[in-house]
Amino acid sequence: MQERYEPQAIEPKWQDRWEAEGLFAAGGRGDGPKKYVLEMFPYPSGALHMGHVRNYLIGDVIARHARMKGFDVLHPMGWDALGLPAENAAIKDKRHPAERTRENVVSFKAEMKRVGFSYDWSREISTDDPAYYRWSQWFFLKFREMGLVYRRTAHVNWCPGCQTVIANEQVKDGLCERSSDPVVIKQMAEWAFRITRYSERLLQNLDGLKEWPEEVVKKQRNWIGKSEGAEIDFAVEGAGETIGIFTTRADTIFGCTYLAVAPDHPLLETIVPAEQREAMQAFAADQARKAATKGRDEELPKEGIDTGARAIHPFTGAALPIWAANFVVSDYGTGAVMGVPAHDQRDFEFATAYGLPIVPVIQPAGGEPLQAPLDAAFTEDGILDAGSRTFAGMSSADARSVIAGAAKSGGFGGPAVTYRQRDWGISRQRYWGTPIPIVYCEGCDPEGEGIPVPYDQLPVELPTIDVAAVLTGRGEPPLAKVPSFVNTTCPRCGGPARREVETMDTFVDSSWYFGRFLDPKNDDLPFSREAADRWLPVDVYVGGPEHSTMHLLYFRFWTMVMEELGLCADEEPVKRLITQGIVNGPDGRKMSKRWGNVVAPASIIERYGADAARVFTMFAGPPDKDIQWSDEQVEGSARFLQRVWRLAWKNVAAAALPEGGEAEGRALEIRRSTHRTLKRVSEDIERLSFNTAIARTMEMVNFLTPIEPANDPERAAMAEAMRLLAAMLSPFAPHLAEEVAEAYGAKTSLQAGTWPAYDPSLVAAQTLVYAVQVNGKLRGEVEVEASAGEDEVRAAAEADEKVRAHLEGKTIRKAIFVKGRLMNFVVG
RNA sequence: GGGCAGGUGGCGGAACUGGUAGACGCGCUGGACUUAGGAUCCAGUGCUGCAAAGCGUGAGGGUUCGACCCCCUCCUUGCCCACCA
Repeated sequence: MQERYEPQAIEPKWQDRWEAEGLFAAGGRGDGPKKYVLEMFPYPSGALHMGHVRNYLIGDVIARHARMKGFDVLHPMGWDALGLPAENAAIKDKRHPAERTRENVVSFKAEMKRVGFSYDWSREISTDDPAYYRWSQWFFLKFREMGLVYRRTAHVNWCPGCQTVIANEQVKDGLCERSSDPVVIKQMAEWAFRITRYSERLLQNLDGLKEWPEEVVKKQRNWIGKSEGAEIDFAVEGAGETIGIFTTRADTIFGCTYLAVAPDHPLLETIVPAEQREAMQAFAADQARKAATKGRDEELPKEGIDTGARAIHPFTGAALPIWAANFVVSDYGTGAVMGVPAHDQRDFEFATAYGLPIVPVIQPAGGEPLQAPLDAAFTEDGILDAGSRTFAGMSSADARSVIAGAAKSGGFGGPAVTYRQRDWGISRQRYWGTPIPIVYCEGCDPEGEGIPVPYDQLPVELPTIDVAAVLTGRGEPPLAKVPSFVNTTCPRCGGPARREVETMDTFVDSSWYFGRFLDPKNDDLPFSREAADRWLPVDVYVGGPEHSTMHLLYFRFWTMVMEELGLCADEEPVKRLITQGIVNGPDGRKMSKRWGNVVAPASIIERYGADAARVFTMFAGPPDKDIQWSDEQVEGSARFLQRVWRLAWKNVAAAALPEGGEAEGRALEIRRSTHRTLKRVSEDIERLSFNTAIARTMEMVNFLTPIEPANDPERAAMAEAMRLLAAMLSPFAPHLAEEVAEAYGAKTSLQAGTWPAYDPSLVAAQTLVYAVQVNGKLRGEVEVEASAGEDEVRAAAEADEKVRAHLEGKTIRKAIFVKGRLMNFVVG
C-alpha cells in the first residue's frame, strides 16, 4: 500500500491477479451450497454504457458477496449476438455482421474487465456460434415433435424498416420497437410456437414466484389475459354452419340484436350470400388498409357492413343480422361477438351508428328501471328482466353460469376460457439469425409442411455471404439469395430440395442460454442433466423490466418444455428476479445518443477509477429504481474512497499488532462501531439495499476519521476496523478493498476469504434513547439502561423537564410503552 | 379506456414489520490548516420564529395513543397494455 490512492494503478493489478488465480471459476467448492447469479446477457454493441454497468454491477455485488459467504458461485457472461441491430449495421457499412460482432465482443469484454466484474469467462458463449445455435435448432425439432411448432398463415406485424416480421411484443404504439417505423399488418405464412398451450401453467405458476417483483408478475398475468366466460354457437340460417361467439356476459344474451364478426373472419367466405360477396370483400380490404395505417392511439370509428346472412338466436329463435365490423378482432376469442347494445358500450355505439335495435334486458338492482331510449349502455351487473324469459329475476352473476350451462346442455356452447396471449411467431426474414432447420421437397412433401433436418445434420450453418449482394435490406429474405444455402437434398427422399430461408426470432436464442452456461462445451445435449441438477434454477436474475412480457415469458415457457424433455428438474427458470431501474443522464432524461447525455464508463474509470464508478452506481439508489447520473455524486463517491484510503494508510502500522484482547474505553467504542456497522451492512446486502449498506460504511468512516489511536488496544481496534471495512466494501469497491486487506495482512484475495461475522456482544447496546411523546407529539428524549423496563422508562420520562411541562396540570389517562422505542403519555 | 409504479429538504435518497421523518451523499454557510485551495479537517444546514413554540412526507378526509406507511376521494408524473367481447 502506498500513501496516494491511485485507482489507475491498483485496479489493473487486482484484475490481473483475480484472473491469474482463477477466483471466479465456478464449480470449485465441491458439493457446497451453490448460487447461480445471472444478468441478462447483452447484444455486444460497440461500447458499454452506464445501463449495462448498473445491470452487471448488481449481479456482481451479489456474486462477490455470495462467494465470500462460501457459496459455489456461477456468474457467467455471454453474448446475444444474433439479431437485427447487427444486421442493420452490416447493411449500413457493408461488413459482415460476424466480423463486427467479434470486434465488439473484444472491446465489450475489455471494458467489462476494467469495471472489475467477476465473471467466469471459461463459460463464455455467443449465440452466433454454430456450436450454440445448433441447440436452438435441436430444440426447434424437439418442439416440433412435441406438436409445439406449426406453420400458420397469420396476420403478422411487418416492419417496413426492418424488412421483417416482428412479434406483438415488439410493437410499441403501432411502431416497431427497434426502428420506430410504423408497423403494417400483413398476411404471411410463418412458423409459430404453441406457447398458448402453456398459458394456464404460465399463469398458475406465477403464484409460486414469490421472489419476483410484483410488477412483473402482474404484467405477465395481464399479458396472458385469462378471461372466463361462455362460448355460444349461433346457427347460420340456411347455411348449415354455426358461428361461435365468446362472451363474458352471457347474462345479457337476450339483449343480443345482431352478431358482429371480424372483417376477415374465415366463415364469411361460406355464409355471405353471393350478391353481397363483392361488397364484403371490398369492405374487408378497406378495413385492412385502415388498420394498417392507423396511428398509435387512434381508435377507428366503428364501421360495419351487413353481410346479408342471418343467425338464429339459440334461446329465442329470432333471426339476427350478421354484420362484419371493424371493432371485432379476428385473433381473439372466436373472432365474433354477439351485439348487445343495451349492455355493452361498444355494441351500443355500433348499433347507434347503424340503427340496430337496442333492447335492455338487465335492470339495475334496486334502482330505477332503464328508460328507453338509452343514451349509453348499462354495463353493470343487475337483475334480468322479463326479456330474459325463463331466466328473468336472476342476478347477472347467477345468470352467467346458468345460461352457459344451458348452452352446454343444449349442445350450442358452454363455459369457455379465452386468453389474450397469442402463439409466438418466430419466423424472421433476416440473415443474422438461427436458420430454421427445415427443408421443402416438392417430391415427398407437396403440401409444403416442411421436412425436419435430421439431428445428425445439425447445425444448419449460416452461409458465408457477400454482404453487399445479399444484405440489401430489400426484397425476399437474404438467405433466399444464396443458392448454395437454398439448394440441398431432401433428407427423406434424396431428391432436390430447398432450405427454409427464414431465421428464428432471437428471443429463441435467449430463451435457454442460461442452461448453456452450465455446460457450454457439451456436444451431445444443450447441457447435461447433471449440470442442471447442480446449478438450476438460477438463484438471482438481473435485468431490465422491459423484458417482463417478452423474454421473461418466453424463457419460462421454454423451461417448462425443457422440464418435459427431461433436461432439468424445475419448470421455472429463476428463483429471484431483480429488475433494475434506468440510469438517466445528468439532465434527468434517459441516457441516449439522441439527447447527447451519454456518460461512458471508460471516461469515469480513467478519471476516478472503477471503484468510484461502482460505488456511485450502487449508492445512487435502490437497484429497482431509476437513478440519475450526477458528476458531483461521482466525485463524492471518489472522495469517500479517498477517505477510506487515508484512514487505512494512517493506521497501517497497527496492522502488525495482534488482534483481539479486551478492549475498553475508546478502543471498545471503535470495536462497537465496527461490529455494529458489520451487522447492518450484512443485513442490507442480504436485502439488496446496497445504497444503505454503503451509507453505513460511510458513517463508520466518519466516526473513525478524527480518531488518533493513543495506545495499542486502540490501534488494534483500528486495525480490526480496517480489515472488516475492507471486507464490507469489497463487493462494491473490490480493488481498493483488496489493497487495504493486503496491507492489513490478508494472505489471500477477499474473494477466496470469508464474509466476517460480527460479535453479538459488541453489537448489543448498553443504553437506549427513548422518545417521549405527549399525545403523540415528541416532547423529549431519555437515555436509560438497555435493560430498563416500562416503569424505569416512565420514571425517567416523567422526570424530564420538558415532558413535565407538558404534563403539568393534566391527568395521564394512558401510557403507551414500546420497548426500545418510545413512551407516549395520553393526557386529557 | 384499462393495468402498474411513483410523488419525502435546494438536489439524489433514508425511515426494513404503524413508533423520535429527513440516515448517508451532493450542494450551501461558517471556521481551522495554508503562499494558495477546486485538497483536507471541524461545526452547522427541513420551513417559520430572537425565543418559546408552531408547521412539515402531492391535496383533502378517515382509522389510531401514534400514519411517509393502513382505508376512501382527488390531483400529478412515469411506464405498460389497448376496439380483448
